[in-house]
Amino acid sequence: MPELPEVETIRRQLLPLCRDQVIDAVTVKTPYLIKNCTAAVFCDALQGRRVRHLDRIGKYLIWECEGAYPVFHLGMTGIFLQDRRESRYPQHIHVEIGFESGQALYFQDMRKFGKIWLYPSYPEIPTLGTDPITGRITPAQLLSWLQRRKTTLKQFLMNQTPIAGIGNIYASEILFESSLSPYRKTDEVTAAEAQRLQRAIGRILNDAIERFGTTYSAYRTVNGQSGENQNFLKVYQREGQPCVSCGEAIIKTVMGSRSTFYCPRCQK
DNA sequence: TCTGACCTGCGA
DNA sequence: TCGCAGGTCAGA
Repeated sequence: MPELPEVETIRRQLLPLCRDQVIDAVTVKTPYLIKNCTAAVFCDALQGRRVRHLDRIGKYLIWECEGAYPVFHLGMTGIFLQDRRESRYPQHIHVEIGFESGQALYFQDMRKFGKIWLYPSYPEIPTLGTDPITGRITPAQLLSWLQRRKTTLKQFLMNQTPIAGIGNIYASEILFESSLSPYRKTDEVTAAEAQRLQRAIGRILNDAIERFGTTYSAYRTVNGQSGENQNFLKVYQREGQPCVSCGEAIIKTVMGSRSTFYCPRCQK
């Protein structure tokens, strides 16, 4: 599910709902989603804390409370809802955060691939690279990262260590936008191509944020609505349909056991 | 570097 | 009934 644009959409919508709110009670119904402490410790640690801010690095959502930093990774199907009645899968609401105001937020995750951690201070996530929206990635920096690796562009974009936040949908869309084949070897990319790729990363992700993310199945915004970006995808899930640029049929292939879509004529 | 496992719902 | 799905990680 949620890649960077979906997590950022959720962050932006959650922030006004929880900023400066004091947590009254936390209920955890699926304890194994919490990875570095027990559910009891998690709930106790958050009770009475005031939420100061929500931050995001890549696909990780970081709650900044006073003295406690719960971190959520939404996996494939994790979402936050402000109204339980908006849930299509109420049996999959795993965490409920109630505030002293009487309001509440609900973490739902149909496939339970989500993960939650609790930290006493702002967390360091060592395997996480630069966030392409909040961090600055120059074409020269990107070219340097590409030249140091021997992999394909698709797998480079999917790896969260150099750049954090790109997943399967946006990797295909970014490569189409930059006219680069998903099979291209990273160490063969030229400076001009790295510049195209750097611009495409920013454009594709920012456009998707403006459209509240991409909904295919479980992803919904905090108020339960679908995103809009699925209506603007140019290659993802368009196998056999004509390329919007040249008319050639879009190809679906599998790379690293993940579906990959590209135009064989436009992307070299 | 690659594959399978984790888990559930949906569509063919 | 089976294959597939937006992610990540352990193990081969």
